[in-house]
Amino acid sequence: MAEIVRSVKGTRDFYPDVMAVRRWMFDIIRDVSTRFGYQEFDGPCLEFIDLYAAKSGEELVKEQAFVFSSPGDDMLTLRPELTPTLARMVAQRQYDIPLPLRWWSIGPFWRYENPQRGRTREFYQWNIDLVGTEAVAADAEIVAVAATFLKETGLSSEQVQIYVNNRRLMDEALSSLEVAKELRPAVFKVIDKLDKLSEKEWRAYALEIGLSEEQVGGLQTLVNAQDLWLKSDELVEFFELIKIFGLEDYVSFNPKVIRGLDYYTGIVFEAFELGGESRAILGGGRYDNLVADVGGNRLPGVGFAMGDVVLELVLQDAGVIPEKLGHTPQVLVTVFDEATIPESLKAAEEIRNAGYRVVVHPEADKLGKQFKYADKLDISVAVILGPDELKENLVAVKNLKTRDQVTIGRGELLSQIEKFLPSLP
RNA sequence: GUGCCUGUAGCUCAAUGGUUAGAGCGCCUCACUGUGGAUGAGGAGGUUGAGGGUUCGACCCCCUUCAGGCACCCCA
Repeated sequence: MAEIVRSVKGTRDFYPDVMAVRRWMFDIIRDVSTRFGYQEFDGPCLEFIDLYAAKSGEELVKEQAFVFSSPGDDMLTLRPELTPTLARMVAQRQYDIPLPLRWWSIGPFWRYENPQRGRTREFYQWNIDLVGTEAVAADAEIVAVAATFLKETGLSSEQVQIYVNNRRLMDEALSSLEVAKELRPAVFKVIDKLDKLSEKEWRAYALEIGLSEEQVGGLQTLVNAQDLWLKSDELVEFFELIKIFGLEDYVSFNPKVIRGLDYYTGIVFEAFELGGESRAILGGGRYDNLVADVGGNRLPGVGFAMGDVVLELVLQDAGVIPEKLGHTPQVLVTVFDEATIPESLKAAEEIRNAGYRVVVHPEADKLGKQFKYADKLDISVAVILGPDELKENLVAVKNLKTRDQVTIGRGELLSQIEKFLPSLP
């Protein structure tokens, strides 16, 4: 065998069984998004690097984006995230698009990371946004979309939880601790680190960025204040609404959730798996200045993003991915010999027109071989049209799962297949 | 971008520095010229990730490189 050119580091090959899982996940995403009235959109995978220079974090562009110069010497990048593209698209048509807009998208993104489990260089990301309103109802709706999605994958509220916080609330709390404004981004980082460090390490880290002993103590109290949300009118209203959605099991307040990105201004949330490795599945929040940052007028919005890689791992560990996925063929029409090929093709077409997934064996191999092939493809029904059957205008239909085989009149082919395959999955 | 661990058949793994690198599963053929998951017999499949070095001799030791995993970083 000649040497096979290897695949690019951090990319994945989607063989049919893997592709079927992706298809299944994406179908739920599409279903939930559109049922909430969101419209699908997409942008280009290639963008000028300038689009990301404006915002979206230095690190993301400088160290994690695939940047290259085109033959025409433009500095291009493979999109590392969608939000700037969304902001541009909205800004370009600000006065034509009915607001608030509800848009969703799923597509490939690239980041130059060190690949490991749950992290690749090429991944798919679901983005969904509600732009043009500051209403708390919008925050609640977006979180409801996320919760509904998780629920419909089969994950229970014991397996996954969406933790919600509010940056305005945290800002106020930090004010009462007399934390200087310049220090806040660093403090948010400290909060973010809480679960990753030991208490001792965490205290040292907090002191290191310039907090006093007193402030560290206050911060510690703060991040454990499970009732803190009662001080935020927004969050009180938010949780009222989540209850109306009937999703309160999936959503809870958590003062430790803060999010790394700078552009969040209000509510922030992250979905975590509870058991196992407590990985972050999706994350988002309210951003009120994003469109303004790319040169449009101020437009408030709320949304989230979810990567496919971690999601799939979580779903796999939770055991909620259905066994039978994909559209493997249901019926194999065998081919007895050269002379009967037309009859087999005719029968296949008939079954196909009835809505079943049908394959015809490409050559007149021994029947045993053809059956074996059907087994490997997990095909349930085989149709046999040999000289004996054809002579009497009959057809043999075999249920490969139960080993039942019947020989019937040629005209009863479809009704017999329907008996063996009662439902069309 | 940094550090650590691991790369042997399609898969899971064996093989003190010493003949021709083995096993299970899987795959192909046959027993089975009109019937598949069992059984038996046979067969194919390897530049031991790649390249270099040490050695009389390397899957084994050393260096480089590639890939995967783990941690950091960051995040989806």
